[in-house]
Amino acid sequence: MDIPKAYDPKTIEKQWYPFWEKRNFFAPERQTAPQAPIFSMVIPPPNVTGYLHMGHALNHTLQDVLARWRRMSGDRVLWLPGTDHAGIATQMVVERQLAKEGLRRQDLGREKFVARVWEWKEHHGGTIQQQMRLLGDSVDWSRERFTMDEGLSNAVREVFIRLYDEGLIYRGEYLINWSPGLQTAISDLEVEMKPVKGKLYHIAYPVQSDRIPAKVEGLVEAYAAASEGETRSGLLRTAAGDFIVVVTTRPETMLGDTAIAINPQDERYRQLVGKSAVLPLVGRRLPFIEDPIVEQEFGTGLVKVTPAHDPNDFAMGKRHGLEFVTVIGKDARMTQAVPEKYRGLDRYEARQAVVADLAAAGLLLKVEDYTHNVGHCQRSGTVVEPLISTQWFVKMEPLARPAIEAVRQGRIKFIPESVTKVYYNWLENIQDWCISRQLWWGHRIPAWYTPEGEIVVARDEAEARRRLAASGQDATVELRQDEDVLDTWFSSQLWPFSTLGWPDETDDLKTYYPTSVLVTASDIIFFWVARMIMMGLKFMGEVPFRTVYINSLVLDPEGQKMSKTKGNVIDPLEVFDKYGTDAVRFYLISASTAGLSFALQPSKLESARNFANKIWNATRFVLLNCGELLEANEPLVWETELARPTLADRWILSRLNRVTLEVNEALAEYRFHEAAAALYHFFWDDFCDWYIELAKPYVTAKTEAPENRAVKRRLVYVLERSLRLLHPIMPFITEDLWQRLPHAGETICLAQFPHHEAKQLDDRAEQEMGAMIELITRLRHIRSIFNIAPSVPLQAQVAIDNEALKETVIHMTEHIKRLARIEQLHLVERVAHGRGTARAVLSGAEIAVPLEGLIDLEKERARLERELAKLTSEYEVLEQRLANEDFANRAAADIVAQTRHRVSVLSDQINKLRTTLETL
RNA sequence: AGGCACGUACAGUCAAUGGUAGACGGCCACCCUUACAAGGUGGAGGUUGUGGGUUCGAGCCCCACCGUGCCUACCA
Repeated sequence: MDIPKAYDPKTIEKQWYPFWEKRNFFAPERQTAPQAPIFSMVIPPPNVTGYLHMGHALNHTLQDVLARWRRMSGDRVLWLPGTDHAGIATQMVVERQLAKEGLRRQDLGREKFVARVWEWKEHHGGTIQQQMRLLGDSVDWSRERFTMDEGLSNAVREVFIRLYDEGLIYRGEYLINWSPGLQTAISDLEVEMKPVKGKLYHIAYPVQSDRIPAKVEGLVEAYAAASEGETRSGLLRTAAGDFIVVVTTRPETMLGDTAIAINPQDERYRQLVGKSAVLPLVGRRLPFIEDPIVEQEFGTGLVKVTPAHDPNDFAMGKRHGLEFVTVIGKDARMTQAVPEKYRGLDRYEARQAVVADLAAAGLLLKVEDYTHNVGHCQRSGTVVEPLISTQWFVKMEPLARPAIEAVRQGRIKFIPESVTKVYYNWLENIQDWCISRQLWWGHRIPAWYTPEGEIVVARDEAEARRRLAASGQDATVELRQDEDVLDTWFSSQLWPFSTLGWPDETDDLKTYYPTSVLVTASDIIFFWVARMIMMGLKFMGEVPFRTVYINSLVLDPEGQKMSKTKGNVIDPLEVFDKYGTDAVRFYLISASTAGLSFALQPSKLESARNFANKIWNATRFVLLNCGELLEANEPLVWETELARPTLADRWILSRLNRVTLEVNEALAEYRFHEAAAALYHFFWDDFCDWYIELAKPYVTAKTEAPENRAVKRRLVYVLERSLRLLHPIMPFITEDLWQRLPHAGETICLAQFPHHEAKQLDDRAEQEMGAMIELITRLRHIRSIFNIAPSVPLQAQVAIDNEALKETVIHMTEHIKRLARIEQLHLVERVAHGRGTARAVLSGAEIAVPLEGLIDLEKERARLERELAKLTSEYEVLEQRLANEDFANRAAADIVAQTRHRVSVLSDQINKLRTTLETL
């Protein structure tokens, strides 16, 4: 048989993906049974600029396991791949490329720049797709989509127009998050709050004063005095007049203050209502307003209100009809609205200048260290500037309501369930979504403006004109399209149906929507999952998926989150290279639990690799020894004709069926790691360590006896089924080995996934085999304990009460002798009690191994006493439990029976051990 | 600040429908036994963060506390 001695993942992993892809095994049309259930998934589209990272590797492996498992189980499986145009990320990549040529995107102009991005995409945009092939993703490449495809772009325009016509999309001037780094508005979700060490500045504003002196003396001391004791107050009465003290982390924004707010309940400042303060450095009059949002306990309970640069202040500004003075521009520099000396200063320079001037004027009363959360732009890292700007928004509340309802009704299930609460919490407090971006790469907003500034939303300019005409207006005017593009997530949220052809009612859409399950990471639950649910319900009238499985976060070996800035990112391709892709897949599946993070662990990767090696070598053993069987390519059925199945045969068949049941159940409930663990132990412990070992004498025998042939056929049968069970997790190695075995069909990908047969589950065989394993293990133990070399021949006596068990031992004598390395096995009524005899008491059997001269009596006594102590303590616990009337009355009957049985076994063992010790 | 997780053997990584706590790695001892030293055999090691409660019975359910993560949030 031609099978390389060493398992080399690289060579076998290279050849199979092209084979699968060329023959189109992953197209759902491969499944021709008309009644086949549908199983569909859409891949979370990676950024077109992206590289496969560890998170993808896990996310894709989970999906691939499901896809392969369902496909083999007979479902018509569609797993649809694709990529996201990733507006900002992609634009930045190309801009960086331009920068190397000394160009900015503005130098090219919009049209040329966008063409350049497309060009980049054609040449460099396919990286992740190639990496997905390396990982083994069984996606249908013929249906690959891109969020800027013609079809998907069409869907985007359609959705925009429908939402606009319904009033769910609107344009308006509001306080938005501005990224000075990217020069665009961003959504709330794209703002990352990070603690920043800053200062808390206490600043005095004069109250109702006509003129502010150049320098006020003594305020600092007055404030220090006022800050003490019970009567803390931010109202200072001095010879120079009354002052109030406000507290801020951003003194530069004071230039845009237009009011001072106090809590209506705050008795300290009642007297101020109706009066006004004067803004230092500027001179503007600031009315005192009352607003419950002000917390009395914080600072002085007096809040400077900057409606144009703070979300709360903006809201107060709206409530109280305040003036909105924009003092910081989109370039993060001070605007013309501030006193001349500050104009054009960067916001942080302005802060220094303002602080210095306030100090000089005697109005800076106190500066404290203060760590607070500051919004950062997720992409560029710059500090976000809240400012007022005209943007497009989606009104979310009406869309959120049905999305909450759908989950409440159980039409969508989250795994783990705990994310449901997070989901509700976000949707119940949802804010409108700013969707316009001042970028060039993306879906351009389908809105046109007439010279009068009227908005016409339409699919294209021609339709815009028709719409104008329809409303009785001049359709020949010059129309200017909105310059902005949409947030990338606007198109991704349509992914589950836009990829299937929507708004056309295609066959794919009818067949595969809603999808079966979405596997994704927790960081995009709001960005993506929630919005897909809203859009699916809105435009398809049905949820986009039945189940959402949140996969783990993969941490570095130290348990730290991987990040580029930390430099601890592990490239999955390097890990594939080191351990083999199948091993990495197996590892990821066994290590991950829904919703929880785990640290990448080299030792476990190694053990996964060893497992793959084990599979390889077990197959190698079978191939080397069952060659003639393979050439005959006989059908693989469980052999019962040639020879009656032995205990070992019945046992392995039972184990195989049990693990089949476990794997199917575990996968159906998304308990991936349990499926992996069950397979690992079955294959290694049961099949390799016991069944193959037991089969060796038959398989390596020179004679062509029927029982030899039978065992070989059973070996191949179990192995072939095992490979099928393992295939979804380890696709490459299983395909490679399966092709070498007798098999039906072109590929293991389309071979049937085993299902268990209840009648082949054989509890008795498993119990009896368990007893054999115990017996052999205990005999080996004795040799090991007394440090006896394997070359020294040993005799053993076995005494068994149970007749059936005795039969089994007789039957398996030769196996026991070989596996326990015993020369002679004597079945006796009572085992010898000689002084030089090692003894062991099993459940239901007693063994003795004469070890004249080899045994250390004291050591043996100590060992047996330890054993006795262990058994006795267990016995006592269980005895006590049985003695408890409540236990007998209330516990389940089978538990009580089980306990009784265990107690009787224990008591028997204990008695025998005592005897043994006495006779020692 | 609120919400959600997690805390189990060696400072390692993680399992265990409420019914006598396991795996992997590491460690110790012995073996190159004709598929595999990426292997085989045997072994040591845990009062499951702390304190209560529910239960015949709790690692698992409830409460509080301590510790660690993650998410959300308008504390100037």
